[in-house]
Amino acid sequence: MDKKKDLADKLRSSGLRPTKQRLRLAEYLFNRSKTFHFTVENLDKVINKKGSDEKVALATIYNTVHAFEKAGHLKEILLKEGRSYFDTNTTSHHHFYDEENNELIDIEANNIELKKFPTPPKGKSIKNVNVIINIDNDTQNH
Amino acid sequence: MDKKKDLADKLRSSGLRPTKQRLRLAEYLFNRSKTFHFTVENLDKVINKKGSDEKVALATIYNTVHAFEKAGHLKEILLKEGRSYFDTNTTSHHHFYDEENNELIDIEANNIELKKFPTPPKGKSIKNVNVIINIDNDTQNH
DNA sequence: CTTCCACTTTAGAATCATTATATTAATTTC
DNA sequence: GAAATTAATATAATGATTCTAAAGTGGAAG
Repeated sequence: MDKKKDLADKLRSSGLRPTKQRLRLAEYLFNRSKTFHFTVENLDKVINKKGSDEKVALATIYNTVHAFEKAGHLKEILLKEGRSYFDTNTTSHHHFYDEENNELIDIEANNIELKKFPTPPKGKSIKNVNVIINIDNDTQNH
Repeated sequence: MDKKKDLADKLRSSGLRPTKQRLRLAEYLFNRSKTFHFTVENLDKVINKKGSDEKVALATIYNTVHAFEKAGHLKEILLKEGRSYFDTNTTSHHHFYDEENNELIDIEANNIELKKFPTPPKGKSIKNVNVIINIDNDTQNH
């Protein structure tokens, strides 16, 4: 659990002014032990739930999430069309995606190993590898 | 190269009436030896380029592409937010994605091998695996 | 070959997530 | 603390996609 001060430093060292809104979002996103997967809509709901002290504008949530991503504090996941998903786990890793429950489960990078790795085209090199394993309920007919 | 008749049969056996528009799109998409990667916008441009015999409505292109996808004749690829990509290669396979040139290159499924395959959660089984290898220009500084 | 009806196409409106804009407010710098 | 810079906000604009309602078409049945 980072203190407010630590979060502020984290932001400052990323070239981001530690504003009230950014601290609020940073606290929510980064002060947790487990990975958090979310959309901007999700985040907006929890941050601006009824009875919240002060609202954070939706545009600010978008700006902040993108700023955090650019700074390397969040990772974007391509899951389905029309909506961006983000992940507080910024280490190189992969995902199970359970479409049934719309749930993501992290897979540590070292739990997947690519063998017979194909050679990238000439003049190109691999930047990163992205694995999504779609999972389904077991079929009942056996 | 399928004949018109063969394409019509292909559509009929997928429960799709072989209309003029569907045949036109099917001919464009399926009568080719190499994989074709595209967005609806791309397809609209080539189908409705100036001087085309008859225009196909954008909504029809959307409808048709989705119908083809549902029938298993196209595959959707999640590449970047806000736009759907489709692939005429419906076999299980993966991709290099060259962000520089916005280009996709197929990788045959048997050229990638996942070792130390993680176990899916209880009650769930693997539906399909999706690998995207993002590539970049080689760095010039060496 | 004609009729009929479910399915399809179409143009345009509507929607949804996201981004831009213009103004106000808050931070940092001097 | 005042000036200069950056950020937050509400709202409008955007862009891809989907919806809608009306007109058209395919093909089965006669």
